[in-house]
Amino acid sequence: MNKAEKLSVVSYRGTRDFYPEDMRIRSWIFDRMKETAMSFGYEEYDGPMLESFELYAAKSGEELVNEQLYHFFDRADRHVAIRPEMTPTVARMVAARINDLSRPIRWFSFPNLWRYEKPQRGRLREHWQFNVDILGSDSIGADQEIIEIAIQVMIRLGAGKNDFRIHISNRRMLTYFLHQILDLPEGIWGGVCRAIDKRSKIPHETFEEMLRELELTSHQISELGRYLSLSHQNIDQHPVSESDGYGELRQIWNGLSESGLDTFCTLDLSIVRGLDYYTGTVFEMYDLAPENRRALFGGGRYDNLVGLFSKDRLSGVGFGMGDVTVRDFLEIHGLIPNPEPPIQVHVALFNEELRRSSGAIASLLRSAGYRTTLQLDPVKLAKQFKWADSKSIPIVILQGPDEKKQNLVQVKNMLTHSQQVVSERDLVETVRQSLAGD
RNA sequence: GUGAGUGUAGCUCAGUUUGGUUAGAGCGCCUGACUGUGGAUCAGGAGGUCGAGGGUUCAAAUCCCUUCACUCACCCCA
Repeated sequence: MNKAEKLSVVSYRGTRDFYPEDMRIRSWIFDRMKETAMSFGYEEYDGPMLESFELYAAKSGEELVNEQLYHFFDRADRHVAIRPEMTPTVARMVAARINDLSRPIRWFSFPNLWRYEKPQRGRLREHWQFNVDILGSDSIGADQEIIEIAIQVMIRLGAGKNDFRIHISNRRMLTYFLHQILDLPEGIWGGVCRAIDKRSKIPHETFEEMLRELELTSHQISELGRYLSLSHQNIDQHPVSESDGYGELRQIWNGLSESGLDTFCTLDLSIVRGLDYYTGTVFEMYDLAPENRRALFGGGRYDNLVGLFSKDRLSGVGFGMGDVTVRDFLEIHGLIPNPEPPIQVHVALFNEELRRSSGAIASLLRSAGYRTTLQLDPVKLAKQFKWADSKSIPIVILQGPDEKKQNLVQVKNMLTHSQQVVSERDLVETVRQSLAGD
């Protein structure tokens, strides 16, 4: 194989290599998420990365299936898809045990998901998504709990109330408004929703133009504008406050106020979410940093999640948080912590004769709970210390022939440059103190 | 899928407008000064078919075409 034929070292388009320095950030983020979900009593699950093509063809959006789904035929000619989202898998898993699972079902997962997209900021072909769902409860308390978890995750990641905001609305209320108040035919609701969804990104004239094309009167357009700008202070006076959807929204808002979480939230009636299956509460989290004004994640309540597989009806509410957008968020806000050094102690090796003794020291430190490496080759000490320094190892242990004769060891603190000679017996305690900064 | 920008050493980049001898800098890496000790200093060194392919030319990192990748904005979402 000549030089031109060597394989490329570049990872597949839209995917990432997680080198150790990336992996520990990812693990740090996932650990915070997991802690939060578990603190609310949620249980972790996972499913296969491959599902039957039909699972997505049935209910995921047309665009997703036709243009973004990775799919192929296996050796037995089964039509297989790589999961682009987790919801159908949860639905399938729940449906398979629908009579066996006590409700509500509180589950979370960290699936990697694939979509054939053109990669850009915040959007790749493979990403990991923190999925949290509560299934089998029609209680509005479930909606509130899910939003609370989303907020608590952000707090646990170090975000404050000036860093992000959760925009909340309700699909049922919007439907009531379009149907009962504006008296619009059902056929154009979808079009109106799309216009609403785009409103913040397009000029006001374009927004009105879209609505006129849907044959809304100028009165209806101005009423819609008024509706969209309602806040939790003045919504009570609006006729939409008589709807069931409003009742749900008000209940959630009150609940969030009681737990002091309303400072992280805002009522935003322009939130509709792109997905069709949402029926009640919908919400999106926005970054407040001016350079990153975008929705980081969203969720909501969907009815009849398991209807595809079962006669039973089961509703749920949940959200998905992408690791790409979350990491962007953390970087912008300076919230990624300096990681703990992966190695705490390095045991130097003076020469071959001392290998057994130095190895024993390393074993001793490991059983005391310290992440310890042992020098493999007795190269000159300058190199050994230099390596330890390049790995940010705070402590280096050295036992040369002189120390060995008296059962002593050198303990060097690389951060303070101080070094002390202690007996082998006192080694573990000395390391403990040195790491604690005493 | 549409549009724009960028590809030169491991990293950050200069050089491209006005083609011209062996393609540069800083940082990093390796070796030594320093044969029982890392961040400093000094002296050396390795590392590049200038993203790839083709064309124009006596001559291409530089001009032209194609292609790939990355970045950003649309679309859509996470």
